[in-house]
Amino acid sequence: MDAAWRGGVGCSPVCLDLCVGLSPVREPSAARHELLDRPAGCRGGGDSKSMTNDEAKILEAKVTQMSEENRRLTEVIARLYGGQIARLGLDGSASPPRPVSPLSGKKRSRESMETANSCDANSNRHQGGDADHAESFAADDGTCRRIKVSRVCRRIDPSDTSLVVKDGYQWRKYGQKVTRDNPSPRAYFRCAFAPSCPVKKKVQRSAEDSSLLVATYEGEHNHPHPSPRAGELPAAVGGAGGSLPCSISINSSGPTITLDLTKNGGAVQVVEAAHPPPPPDLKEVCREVASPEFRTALVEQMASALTSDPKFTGALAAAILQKLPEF
DNA sequence: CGAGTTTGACCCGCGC
DNA sequence: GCGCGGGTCAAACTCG
Repeated sequence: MDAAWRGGVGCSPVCLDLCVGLSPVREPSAARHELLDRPAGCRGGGDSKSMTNDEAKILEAKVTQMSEENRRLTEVIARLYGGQIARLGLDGSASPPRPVSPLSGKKRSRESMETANSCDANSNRHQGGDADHAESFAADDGTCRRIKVSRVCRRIDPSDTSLVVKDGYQWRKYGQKVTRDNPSPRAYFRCAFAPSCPVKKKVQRSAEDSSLLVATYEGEHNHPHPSPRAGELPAAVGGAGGSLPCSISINSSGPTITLDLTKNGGAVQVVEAAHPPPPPDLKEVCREVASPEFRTALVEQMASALTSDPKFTGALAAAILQKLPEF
């Protein structure tokens, strides 16, 4: 996996969902999609208030800024969580015999049906930060054959035997199985909020760290989030407890990492996926605008935003603690 | 009594 | 062809 998703830094296959210290009112990635989806001459709505060249450059600079932010956050997360992700089996290259994607498994035909359902449902799924995220998956290749898979690592009390990851959705357990590579049982859940909702969830303790609960979400909800915090990716609802503010999503084209620091009002989301690269003109803009001075200022801004966030520092401390040898 | 959970049986794709 | 193993089903069970 590393090669696939870490390699996609820079301006190319990086999907930006980043808002560091910015107002969450306007969804940043939605703005990005406006930029990306419209021809340059049509930006600004196409009415009499059409965008001036300056405004266009400002927006392009913002795109570049977010691209840089995304790249750097990705590097940070790769450093912080790389080892942990690999241990959890997210690193496809590390464990080729057991592919992460369920599409590669034996239930392919069934999954593909669910994929179609989930794609139909994308439009009304999230009101918040991930709506564009999911939509971009569907739009990238123009088909509805992808199933979104995301993982959440949640730290729990080791004595807690319940395989419950609270994410605001209603789940109905339909099976439990002890798998070969992990003595802990794996629980299978379906979304019980809507009968037609195709989303499934698998929850299993980490083989290495019994205090780590790994929830794997497959598919996307075709109904609004039942909780007040609608719009959040269930995987990203780190919420209470010591869960890591990091979720990893994998669709058939590649993984996505979401760093959710929404508690402070500034949602920091790093979304990196092996998406097709942005249009060539955007890459050109990336090269031109991402000057060293700009990058330096950006690094400072990001460092400030991240280090001032208690959730980030807490997650960092947890990750460091995990790396420390036990005495 | 209905809804949710448990758990053994079954299905099915993959590797040998 | 056969065994393995993950995923699902469905009857039995539990609980409010």
